[in-house]
Amino acid sequence: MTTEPVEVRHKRADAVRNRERILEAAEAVFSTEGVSVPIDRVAERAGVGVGTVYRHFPTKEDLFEAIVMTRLEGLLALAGAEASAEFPGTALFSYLQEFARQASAKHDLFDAMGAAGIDFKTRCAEKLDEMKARIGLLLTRAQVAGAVRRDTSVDELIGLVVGTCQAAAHAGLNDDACQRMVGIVCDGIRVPAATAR
Amino acid sequence: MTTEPVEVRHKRADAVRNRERILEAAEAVFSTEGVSVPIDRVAERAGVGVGTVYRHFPTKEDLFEAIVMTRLEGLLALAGAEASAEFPGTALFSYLQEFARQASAKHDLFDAMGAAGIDFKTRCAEKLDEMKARIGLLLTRAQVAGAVRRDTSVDELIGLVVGTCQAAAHAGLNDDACQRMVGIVCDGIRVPAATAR
DNA sequence: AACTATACGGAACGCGCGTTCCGTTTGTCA
DNA sequence: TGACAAACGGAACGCGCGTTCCGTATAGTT
Repeated sequence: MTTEPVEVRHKRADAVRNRERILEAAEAVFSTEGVSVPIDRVAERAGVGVGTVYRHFPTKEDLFEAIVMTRLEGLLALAGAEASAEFPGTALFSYLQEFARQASAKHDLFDAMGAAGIDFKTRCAEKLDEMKARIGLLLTRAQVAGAVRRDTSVDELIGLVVGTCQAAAHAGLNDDACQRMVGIVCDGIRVPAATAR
Repeated sequence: MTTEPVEVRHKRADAVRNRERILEAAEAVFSTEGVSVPIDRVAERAGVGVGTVYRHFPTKEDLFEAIVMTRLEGLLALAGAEASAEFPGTALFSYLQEFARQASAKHDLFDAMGAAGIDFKTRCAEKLDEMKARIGLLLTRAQVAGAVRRDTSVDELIGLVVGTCQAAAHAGLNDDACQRMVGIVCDGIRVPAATAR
């Protein structure tokens, strides 16, 4: 074992500051405009030249990844928490609602979920798969509890929710409408005379 | 009344033939790849140069419009037919299913329904509004008949269905899955203990 | 067959955007 | 304060795609 070669290179103060600014700018811009926004916009908002953005993040994809990853982490943690909730049915439903809430606030999120034509999916693939697995767990638990129909797959469920949020965002519907729409999806997968929760 | 000044200009035979070929090619290419496909692809498939495409359709938007309009007509006619069906509930549901079926076969259709970043919406706006009105009628009838919840708006319903189809297409789900997903949406808007049809 | 309006093909242009390059500025350390 | 590596800014490049331009081919007419 050797001593770690960390911190062997001092980062210049302005470099550190700029990196932070770029991340903040990207977060803000991607949220409202989605991933398709030109890098120049991020640079402008950060008060920095494009060159600087590219020194910190060699590729647009890298920058996008940095932003989306943290969002996925949050959603992942929440899914983990819901997995041990008392009522599997309500756990799934409230998770989907929260998912929708976040996705409509952060446009980049559903760009990440597969809609953006960008092939960065490879990069986040791992997180995305993990995500799918956790939602699958919530779904299965809800099915076992008899709260949700058994003829529904995770892929379909995710498609339903993500597609709904995107359509809502694109049609300019407000967040309430989006929530109601996801509510409809939830009702659709419910077992008809469900007494179980 | 004057006699119509039609046919005063002879179209050359090859021009007529090419126009037809371009329309066929566009129909095929837009169906499978959506509107974002380069014009060159349409030209290539039609066995024609790009210049020729542009002489017949001054703008990509014009070509797109030509294709989508006829599709919308079909859907519009169907909506009209369903409006006088015996059971308003099943009329709405089967219409939505048919809509989904067509949309997943023809990618351009939901590009038209608002998702494509393209601002050609102005051109088809009239047809689109008419469409919305007719679906609204189906919805209202179903609600009056007690088959569908009253707290659902046309915009939300359309968003749900269109979003679902897009997500399904993007996720590579097959048509059956898409139908099932739309079925879930239909179940979601149904009134719980609906005996009415 | 000759002639001409019409139509054709595809090279070329403009623009937006991701990415790179390089001359200039600046933080850090002695 | 002087020197130098590190970082910066933004002009420039490459590429894809919509659109235009113009020299060439051809259908229709005489």
